[in-house]
Amino acid sequence: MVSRQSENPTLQDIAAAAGVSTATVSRVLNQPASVSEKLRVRVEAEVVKLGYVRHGAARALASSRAYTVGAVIPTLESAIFATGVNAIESRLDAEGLTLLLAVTNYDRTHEFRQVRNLLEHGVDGIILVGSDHDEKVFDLLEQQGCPFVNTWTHDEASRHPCVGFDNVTAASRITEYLIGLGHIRIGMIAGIQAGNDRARDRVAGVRQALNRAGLDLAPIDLVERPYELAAGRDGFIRLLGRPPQNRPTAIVCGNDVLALAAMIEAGGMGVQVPEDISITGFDDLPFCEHLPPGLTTVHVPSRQMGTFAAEYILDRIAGRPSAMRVELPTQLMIRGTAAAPRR
Amino acid sequence: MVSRQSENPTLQDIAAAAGVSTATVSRVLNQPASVSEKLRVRVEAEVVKLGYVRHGAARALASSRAYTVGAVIPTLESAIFATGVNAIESRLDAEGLTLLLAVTNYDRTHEFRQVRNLLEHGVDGIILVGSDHDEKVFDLLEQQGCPFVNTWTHDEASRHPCVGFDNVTAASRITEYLIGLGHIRIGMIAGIQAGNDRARDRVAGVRQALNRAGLDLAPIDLVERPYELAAGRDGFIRLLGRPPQNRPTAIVCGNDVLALAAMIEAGGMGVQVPEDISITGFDDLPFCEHLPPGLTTVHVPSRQMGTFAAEYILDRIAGRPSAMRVELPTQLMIRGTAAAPRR
DNA sequence: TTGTATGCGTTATCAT
DNA sequence: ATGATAACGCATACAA
Repeated sequence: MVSRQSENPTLQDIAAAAGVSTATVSRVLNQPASVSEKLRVRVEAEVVKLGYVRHGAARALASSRAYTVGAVIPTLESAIFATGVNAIESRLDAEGLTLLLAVTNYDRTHEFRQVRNLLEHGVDGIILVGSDHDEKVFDLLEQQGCPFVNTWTHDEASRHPCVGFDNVTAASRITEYLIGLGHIRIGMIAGIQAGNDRARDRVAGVRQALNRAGLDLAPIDLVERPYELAAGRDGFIRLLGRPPQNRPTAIVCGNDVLALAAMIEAGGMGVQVPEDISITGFDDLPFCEHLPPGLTTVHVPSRQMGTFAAEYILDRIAGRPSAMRVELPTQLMIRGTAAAPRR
Repeated sequence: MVSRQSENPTLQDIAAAAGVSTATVSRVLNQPASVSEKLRVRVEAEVVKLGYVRHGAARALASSRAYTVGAVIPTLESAIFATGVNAIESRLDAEGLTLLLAVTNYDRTHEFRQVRNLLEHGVDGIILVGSDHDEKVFDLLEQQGCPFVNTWTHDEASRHPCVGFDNVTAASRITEYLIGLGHIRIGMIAGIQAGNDRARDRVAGVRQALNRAGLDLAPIDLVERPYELAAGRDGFIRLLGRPPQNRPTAIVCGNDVLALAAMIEAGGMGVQVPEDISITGFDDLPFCEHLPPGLTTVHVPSRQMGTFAAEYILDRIAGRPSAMRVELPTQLMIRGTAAAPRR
């Protein structure tokens, strides 16, 4: 196919039209302050007149900066990631950078290909989700000298930069809250743990809190389901479809979608929330505070995470000092779906 | 800042290491069939050995193809757009193209800047949402000869390509369904119409259906709210917080989020759905079928729209023939939130 | 402050 | 089938 931009004006055309050198035009575009008022005005006029549009590839080639940042996320179908990406895009956009988006569908192999692809596009930085990546991903990133940051996680032990929160601790806290309410048998509908460190950490957090209280997470009280309503409902049935004396009195869900599914299914089963069963979520999606009786959950600062991750990359690009790890606070949102067990 | 890729191997390095010309290496990478088995193997070995990563900017400059497509959407916070974008990304990814994402926040001026920015990045095509764009956007796109397509809309009258559905008709159909149920006073909680042709079309569709039945959409029965739960609840209060004999018996909502808000607020007000008030949504988000009594809504083929829009661009890029307009079917999803008025 | 000239890493044309 | 080489459009080091 014929070049899209071939007939369009180039720096040279502008230079010729304005009677200056290409260097001057370039300066007007990139460092206007370094050009005399007079020439600048003249050049800018030609830019508008001829409808000049920068040629990013040429610019990138000459400056070895693409003015783009890549984000590699599991999926956009999850509202919480969509929010995070939205925040990333906003922050980058404010700085004149553009976001390249790649989705992995929770597939590590695919993730490697995506990262490589973004690198080929010359992105100035890459934002990842989670810390559980193929070692080849990190190798490639480091070999290429491309700034990157893990998000949605905060791992002191990791040697890689991250901006996020501690999923283990957050899950522990909500579990402790339930324990404090008097629950001694707590079940969990977790997300799929394979290839998802956040899901694993949340299970670990629940388990640890339970163990610290001298309780445990019985295998029979733990089910693992995709983050979808139908799957969550099924998980709930699995945990609650047993004689009352053999049921947990509280269910910690791996995220709000699973929790909503549990609430819905409880309604269908005629099980009262929170009287018969306490339910908690994770993420604090918008519906949590609105859906009666209010979903008790953990607020995850997805927007802030996106903003900070973008800023980390921006700092690295600019050569500014940047914190290697930033931990953002989560917050336990106490609402109506969790209460003391009926006894 | 120092070039990221500067120390990394280039085509030349591979060529030297393999004892061939850069042309051959380029061929191995792009048209492997045109190179002899022997050389190809040797080159491929060096590519792996040296950890070669393509330099996209150079490639784009030389070939005037960036292997990227841009999408400009109002926001990712809306689940329905997130789904569409996810589909676009999948389809592009399958073809080896990468998605550049730009968000407008429903701001037309910002949209122009975003399109321009994507063009500067040399995208091979652009996917827009809706048909209501600044004329300058189309001018620019056409001047640049960049393939583009409107989505989420199907407008026979428009001279621009589109893949989507007719919002007017869809909104009419759900309204007619309510009329058929016996409702004669129908209200609406619409999205913000300014700068949003989909929102406007839905209002128009409701109004037209009503008029055709000899009814009308009284100004007092129409409220306009952002697509958010809190706003939707407020809108519902506005419509229902009146003496019973002065209320609509059915509320058409501009999307599912507003409808969910209405359902929630109805519950809070002690108004029964659908006995006291019928409620309908638009989009068919996943929760619609799960949340009792099931939200009657219009199914919007967001995934398919994303896929088709991507394919339209792919066809244009490849110089293949492509349908100028494609209309996708919507479907009325009849569930429990709408019923005959109590009378 | 402005201009000149080189090089960025590919692709693609033209020979061979 | 393979190689040599000229663009591609811009940024920037250096010169003026």
